[in-house]
Amino acid sequence: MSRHRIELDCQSCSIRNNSVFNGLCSHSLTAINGHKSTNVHRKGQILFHEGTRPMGVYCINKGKLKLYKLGNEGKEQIIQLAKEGEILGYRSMMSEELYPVSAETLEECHVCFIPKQDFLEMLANNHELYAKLFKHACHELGIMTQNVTNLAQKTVRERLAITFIMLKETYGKDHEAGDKVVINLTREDLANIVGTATETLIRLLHDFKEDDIISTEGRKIIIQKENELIRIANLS
Amino acid sequence: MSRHRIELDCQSCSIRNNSVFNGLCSHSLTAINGHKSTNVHRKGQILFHEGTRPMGVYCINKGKLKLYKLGNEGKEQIIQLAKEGEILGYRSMMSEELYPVSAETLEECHVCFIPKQDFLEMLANNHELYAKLFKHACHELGIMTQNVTNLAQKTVRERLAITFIMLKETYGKDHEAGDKVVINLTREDLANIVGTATETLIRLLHDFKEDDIISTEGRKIIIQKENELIRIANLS
DNA sequence: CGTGTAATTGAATGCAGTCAAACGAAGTGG
DNA sequence: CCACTTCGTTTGACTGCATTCAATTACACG
Repeated sequence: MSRHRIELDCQSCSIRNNSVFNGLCSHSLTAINGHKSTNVHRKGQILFHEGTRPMGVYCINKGKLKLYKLGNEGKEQIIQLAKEGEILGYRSMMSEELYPVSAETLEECHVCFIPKQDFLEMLANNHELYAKLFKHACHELGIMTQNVTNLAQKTVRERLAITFIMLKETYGKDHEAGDKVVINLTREDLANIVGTATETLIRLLHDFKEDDIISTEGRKIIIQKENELIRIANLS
Repeated sequence: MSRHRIELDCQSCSIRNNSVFNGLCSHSLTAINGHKSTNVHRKGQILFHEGTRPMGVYCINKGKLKLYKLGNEGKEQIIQLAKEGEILGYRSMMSEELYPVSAETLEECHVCFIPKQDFLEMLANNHELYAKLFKHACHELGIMTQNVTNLAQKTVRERLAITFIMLKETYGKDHEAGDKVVINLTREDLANIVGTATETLIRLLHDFKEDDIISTEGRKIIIQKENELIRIANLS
């Protein structure tokens, strides 16, 4: 079977301390805990599809995902990467729209699902959580603003450097020591974050390796000279 | 003087019916009305600068503005156009961050300013307004997602067609009959919406005119064949 | 441990950016 | 009212970054 149930307890969930659910009152915790269900998703599975109606929110307990939108020729534009501690799907629920993106696991993921009605009830009883989500959405808008400007004005080379810096900051520190980016991204995924063709991305990787800015071990990428990346990124 | 005061009354403000303040209780209205100040801003004035701290929110009573972020070489990337009825500046206030963009008037504008403290108090007493703003922010995120995908995957030609369609839908219907886009945008502004060089934009305008898809009267642009634009836009 | 997917390299093309120059429009001050 | 200035628009020529197509090699994963 490609997906099965496990049991997780919100009260003792260690991930929760790094999430928007941090500091949630025990009353709300009990409420979620009673209504949520937890699933193990194997690599490559879709949590939700672009264009479908939100049925609830997803809380990532373990694993990483990509959120992408499909362009004309079926090319994925990766809008965001998500990891343990993040809540997915609440924005479309709040704006009462269809999902603008699809969410797909990049590795095995443990994900709790909270049905829409239960989540909304919890929100109604917990203004602090409501405010946190609002704040988070507004923060995301600032990031998207930067992304738009980068895509419109920066070269692919600059955007790749920016992507590496982002990947290291957000995904480099968790699992292993050093500056390895251990996230399981194919070259194509990487290209779809940067917003370029796979071949172009590979050529740039080659350039960066020649200059000893990065090195690679199969699919893994190790950042050797972050200050060089920062220089290439040409941040304003 | 480049800026002067006028008097407007929230209760009788006709713009309010098209805004997020629609349906606001008279108690809240009185509260805003007592704390707001209204200014006339001439064309080209800056309401707020990227990188500065939000001091309150701006409610557009009349006129149009551009919200832009500066890229490396000082090139503006226009993130959003705003017109009468829109509220600006609340997102950075909610996320407690510096403005990610600057807001500049494209023509003479009448703008009400509500100080941060007063606006927050009103929000605290009016959950419906709070919810509306949250919903609006989430909606904007979906739009930004589409923008990112377009910038990453579509050609300049396609993006220009999309921009025209957007301009017509959002700004074409208000002032004059027909499909004129009467918004006061320079060629450079238009290029900074599309995300291209001014010269490239001008060449594409020329192409579109040759094919009778648009015509121009000085700075004004008249859409002649919207279905052709839709075809060129190649929407998925 | 095979097999299909992913990664890589080469070659050719073209879209779009940059630089430069000329022209037009709008506003300013003498 | 006109000369002057400035800003915006347009066109031309050139360059190069990035895409696309094609073919081969490597490796991830069942």
